[in-house]
Amino acid sequence: MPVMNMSLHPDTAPKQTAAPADAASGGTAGEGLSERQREVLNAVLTLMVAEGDRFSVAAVARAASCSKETLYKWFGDRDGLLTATVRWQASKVRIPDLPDKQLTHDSLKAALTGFATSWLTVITSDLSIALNRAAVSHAGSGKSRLGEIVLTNGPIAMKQRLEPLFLAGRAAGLLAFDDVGEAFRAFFGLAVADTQIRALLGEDNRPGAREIETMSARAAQQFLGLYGQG
Amino acid sequence: MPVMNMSLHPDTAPKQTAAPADAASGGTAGEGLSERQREVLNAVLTLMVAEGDRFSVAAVARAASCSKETLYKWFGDRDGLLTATVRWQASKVRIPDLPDKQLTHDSLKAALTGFATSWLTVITSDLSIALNRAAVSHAGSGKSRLGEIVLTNGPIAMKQRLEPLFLAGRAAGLLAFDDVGEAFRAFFGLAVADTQIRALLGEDNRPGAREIETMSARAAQQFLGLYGQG
DNA sequence: CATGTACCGTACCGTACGGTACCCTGTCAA
DNA sequence: TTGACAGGGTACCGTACGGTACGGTACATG
Repeated sequence: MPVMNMSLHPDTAPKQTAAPADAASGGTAGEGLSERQREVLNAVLTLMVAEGDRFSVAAVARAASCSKETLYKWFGDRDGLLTATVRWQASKVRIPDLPDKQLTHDSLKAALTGFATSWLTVITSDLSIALNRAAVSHAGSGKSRLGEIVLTNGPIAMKQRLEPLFLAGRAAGLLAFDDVGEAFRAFFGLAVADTQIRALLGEDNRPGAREIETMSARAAQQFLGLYGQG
Repeated sequence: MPVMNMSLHPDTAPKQTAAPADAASGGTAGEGLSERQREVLNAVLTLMVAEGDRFSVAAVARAASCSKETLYKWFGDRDGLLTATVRWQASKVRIPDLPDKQLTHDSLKAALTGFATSWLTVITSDLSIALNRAAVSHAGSGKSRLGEIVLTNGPIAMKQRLEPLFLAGRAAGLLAFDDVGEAFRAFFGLAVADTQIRALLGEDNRPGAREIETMSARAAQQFLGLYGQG
């Protein structure tokens, strides 16, 4: 029978060689993972990039040089392994902090550009694409919370990070909007546009760093054109 | 050994009760499909909505009241069946034609709003989500052209349909842009924003017809704010 | 009526894979 | 030295499923 709890098994706390790193990530993520376990999850990530979520547990064991039995002991079942991997990777994604000092038009624009660049860089990476594909695949099947996890650490996290910036911009008289969610949607759309869905559908010519920079600057510019003040 | 040709087997041309319907769809789609075959593909669509692409060929045979042997005879293998289904559904999607008469600001805005509404309605439907999920899932694995098909009939088709409208708008002095692709990206982003990726990741509260109307009108308004002239 | 064809239903085969059991080695503590 | 234990390696089991074979039926055509 499958285990009851999701995420990581609480009753198996191995070596604990490294201290629990990132704590404030937005979700319970890589807290109780030993070094060895992180190696395993790294192997899973590599496999996912290489062949999506169509890897066998045996392949993971082979790639990570550990036994299947250990994998099942640590992660419960295949889905737990997948979930732990996605959680862990999601906890590693970092979005640039916004400057705490008083906003100016230029610093706001720079912050928006930086956000967009960071975001576009992430979502066009092989790793993110592989994870999003897996999450999308599993989102249909009730079981498995992959979609929820990626959603939380993806668009929702971006929204939560951006809203303070928008509110600060409005407070500083630089932006004008009624609904902050509407403003977020506009910025998200201008920045991402069809980039992500095309990448997910397998289009090969993804934007490079140079194009991402251009697209981000344009998105920030256009957003300010729509919601800018003065 | 598996059959050589993709798509539909050319050597099996059954009943052919109905005349080959839609011809100018943008891709070779539902030409040589008999009524019975369309019934089968309908069953596949229903199954895909219900359980993604995790259906067995036996389940298709059961749902369509036909034999597995016939399925393999018609479609070669499971992937051929899936591909034929996606092609067929894609060929059914219709995007509203744009008015041929002289554009005005209002008719342009209405056309843009109509486009956005049509598009948002499609991509938030259960069927489209199921198909996009399947295409995204298979896009990673080299094999299977599902991603390509959905891409062609999705964003790319939308782009090809919109560009004439944009060019007409520019010719009429209503729009100003240098790169029509850039203008498309902006409109796509403003219209779709995070709606599709959230739906694909399993978020349940998708926009209804009312919200779609609102979002579409706003997208058109904002697009005109960015690229409008006069 | 005889023959061929298209198709349904189902039994069957091979394989891949999730999950479990068992054995063995290295480590560490008493 | 000895025993407990974590964990690697591997054989094994059950099942699900892709794909094939075959028998039976309806129908069309000579």
